[in-house]
Amino acid sequence: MRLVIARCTVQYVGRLEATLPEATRLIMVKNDGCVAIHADGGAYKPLNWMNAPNEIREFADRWEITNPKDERLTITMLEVLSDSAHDLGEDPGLSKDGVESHLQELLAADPNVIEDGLTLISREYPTAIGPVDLLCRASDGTTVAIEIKRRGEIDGVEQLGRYLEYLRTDSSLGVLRGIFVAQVIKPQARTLAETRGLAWKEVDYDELRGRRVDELRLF
Amino acid sequence: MRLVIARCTVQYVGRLEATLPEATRLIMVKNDGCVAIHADGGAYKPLNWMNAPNEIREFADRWEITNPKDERLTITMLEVLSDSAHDLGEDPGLSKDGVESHLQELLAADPNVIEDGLTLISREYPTAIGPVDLLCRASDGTTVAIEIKRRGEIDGVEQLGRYLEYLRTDSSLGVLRGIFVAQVIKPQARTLAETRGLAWKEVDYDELRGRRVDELRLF
DNA sequence: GACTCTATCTCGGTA
DNA sequence: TACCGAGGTAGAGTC
Repeated sequence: MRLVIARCTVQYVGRLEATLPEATRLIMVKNDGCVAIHADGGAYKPLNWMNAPNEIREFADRWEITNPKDERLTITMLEVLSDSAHDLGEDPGLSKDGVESHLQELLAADPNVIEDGLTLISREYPTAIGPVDLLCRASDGTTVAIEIKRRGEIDGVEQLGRYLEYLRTDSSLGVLRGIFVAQVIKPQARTLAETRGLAWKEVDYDELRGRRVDELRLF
Repeated sequence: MRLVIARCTVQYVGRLEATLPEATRLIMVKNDGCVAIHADGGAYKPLNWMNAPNEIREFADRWEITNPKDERLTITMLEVLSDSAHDLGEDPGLSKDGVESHLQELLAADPNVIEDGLTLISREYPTAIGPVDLLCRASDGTTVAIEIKRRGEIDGVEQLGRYLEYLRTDSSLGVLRGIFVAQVIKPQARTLAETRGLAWKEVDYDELRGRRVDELRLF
């Protein structure tokens, strides 16, 4: 990784056009060739960047970075204050826990949390327009399509609506209902679900995880 | 801005939990207190980060970074290879061109580009479920709701559908139609628009901008 | 390659 | 502050 501190101006031409006036900034060049230009604030997102793959050409007064998609980043160097390189090696990478797939796993293991009496028919039930997160049988005999999100917003409700529209073309599934499930469901999404005739249910991730741990302890 | 190159392990506990095994990485601390941990690849996104505001406490063997939302980043320092600070000053910021608002501006100035005979009634026409990009009168007397996107995808069609659903509750608007406008409209979005009874139209941003420049030259 | 959906999304607007 | 929409979204997974 190469780190350059320089007074510079920057121009990007590609998916849009953007220019940065003269200031002192950090230019980070990673081993894979990607370039990021950082100011001294504003979270982790750089002011400007070029992702790999790209070609970097250094001239006396400027860097020209171009990629195969005809995007171009031009850094005009007015004064280089620092220029250093470091060998970091390969990174073993990040391991995560707590995302949507885990929530789906927990709910598949115990759909009763969503509605009493539900039993799982299928996870990731395939349709032509994408997989339905959970397909269940309810105690009243109806088939229930369930869409799970970490955060419940309007597009998730639309998604569930599309799935039901599609599933209803298959008469073998019988009477169909939909339930929108998330940790938190926004008011707009609730309203849309209700006007679309869909139920919604908020579930607590930590509680689910706790419940699962308890089960493992008991049995 | 402070730049530290160190062999370290990292743990994040907050919106999710994530751990990084031992490796050499760049730790970037910006003036506003935000911290980002970068590997030597993987575009501009850091492996782990904490946005401002937060509190950084340095111990002999580790850094503890906490924020008011009870998120916590722990960096265990195994070996510090480099540690430097640079005064960058305030950044004057980025100026952009070519985004949706500009496209909307150009089309509002000349709706004929979308359909011959259209005249503008309102930009950002307010409804309870959000503003309609453009509301126009057509030469056949109907009212036309227009949704503009830079890239035309399914959710944009759904959005236009919702607006029309809402607008049709207001009988004073007369007969309503919808047109979905974007620089490029994906096949799926076209199909959905057609099955929803909505028209669609691709427009060329560069051409529009050129046309506008020509007009300014002529008049 | 095209299309899908997620994201510790980030960022900017507004009520 | 929370909610909502756009993004040069990026990135991962699937077909």
